[in-house]
Amino acid sequence: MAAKYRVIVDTLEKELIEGVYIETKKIPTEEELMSRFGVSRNTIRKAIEVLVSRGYLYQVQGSGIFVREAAFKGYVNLERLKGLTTDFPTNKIETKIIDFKLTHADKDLAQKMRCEEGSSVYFVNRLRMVDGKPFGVEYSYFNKAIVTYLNEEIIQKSIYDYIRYDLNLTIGFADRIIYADIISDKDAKILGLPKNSPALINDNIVFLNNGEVFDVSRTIHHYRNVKLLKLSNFRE
Amino acid sequence: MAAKYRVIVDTLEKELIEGVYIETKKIPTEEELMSRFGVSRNTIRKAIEVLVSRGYLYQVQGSGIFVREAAFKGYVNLERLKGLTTDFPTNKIETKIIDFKLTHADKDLAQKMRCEEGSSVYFVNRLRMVDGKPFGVEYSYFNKAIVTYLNEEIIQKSIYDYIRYDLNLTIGFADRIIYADIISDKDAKILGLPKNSPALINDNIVFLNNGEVFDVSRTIHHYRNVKLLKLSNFRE
DNA sequence: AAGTGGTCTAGACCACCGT
DNA sequence: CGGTGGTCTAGACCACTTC
Repeated sequence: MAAKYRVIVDTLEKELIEGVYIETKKIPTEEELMSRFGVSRNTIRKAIEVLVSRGYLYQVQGSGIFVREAAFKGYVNLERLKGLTTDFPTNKIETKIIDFKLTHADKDLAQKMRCEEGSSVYFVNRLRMVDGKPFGVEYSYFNKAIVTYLNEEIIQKSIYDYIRYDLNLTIGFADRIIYADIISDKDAKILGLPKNSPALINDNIVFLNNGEVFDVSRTIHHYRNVKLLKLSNFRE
Repeated sequence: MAAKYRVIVDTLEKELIEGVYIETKKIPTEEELMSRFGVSRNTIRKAIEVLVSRGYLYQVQGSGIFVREAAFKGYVNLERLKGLTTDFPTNKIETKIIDFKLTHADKDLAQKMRCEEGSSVYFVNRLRMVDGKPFGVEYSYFNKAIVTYLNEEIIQKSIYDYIRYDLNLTIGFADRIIYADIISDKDAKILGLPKNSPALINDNIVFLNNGEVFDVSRTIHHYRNVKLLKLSNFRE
């Protein structure tokens, strides 16, 4: 049984994406939402708070709840980490597997993954494409003690969906380091870029909700095809 | 009179930075915090929620509230946008003013700033240094209708502190686009980089809490001296 | 003054973790 | 099982915006 506030979040998020409140740039008041969904004020406020943190809305005391018109399209939204499929719902996503094997964690990886050196890990190297354009090269390690099984069919699709819905694990949080560098010759070739092009690089350490690391990855993004969007809130 | 939960946030944040909970990697239970601060459970939960969103903590149902050990040092934390002084509390921050003038918004800027074309805007071009190393070149426009006065002395220090504490405005939220590109010859010279180096670029549109845009800026970061840190939460 | 969001309380029951 | 966080309610009072 899903929590009430999550149902409200999903409902309003869908309406926001559909553009229901585009004209008024304002959504109904808390009072109106309370009677629409038949819940208490705190439950409405909890739902709104989630939508604010996702960058959809902002609240003005004494005035109302407004729609935040950010240019989402074409950007990777750092607040909604559900994979390329969610960021580009209307685009064609392709995945090419470059390498896939079971291997062992070296010292550096073991430290990042908070596991023993030599532990079994899956290595996945994929090229992601959006609308036929190279998007990024991904080098990813999964802790086999947690992600017990992977195969080519699974990694061809969404690994995260598999982890969530098939392995029934709850993804908790991630540390992401974002920087630019000169691309390696190998990655330049994969992405179809000239040598010594810039690269937008993203190093991730991804945790389950209990604090265990299950994924350590690095993505080399095509610097002309990828822009990240960060929607910040200062209020808190 | 500051809100109770804000006082709790400030107190716990200070303790977390001081490393009070480093050994146990765990902070007291909600019940213990309730009696320590003499507030209701919801107030404690509100405070914890803020610290979770700032990347300090994570919660595990049935188990407790844990310290998130992220490598903060040397990174610009995207969750805590209070300027370089906060991200590098122990480092020496320098600011060199390259250009400063009152000018008018062109069409592109007016669109981003949601103001009339030709409106008065302050233009500020600064080089920021951390520990003597070039950090980034900042090109910033402030809407004069909101930020009514600026001078060299103010922009030499923290413009944001001035806006907050002297002009008494409340900063609300920001849209930040992050990408990589080939640096311009001009910026390369300023940052002391070879021609055609990569650059980590950050375009910002910053809003007051009532939704008005007061700042539109672009920062060209030194690609070897700057890394951004994004602490994501999947739970919501 | 009326409307709307911001803060806070007290209490209830559920879900999950560990012993 | 007890401990701990997750969800939800009903109601109060305050702060700010708008008219």
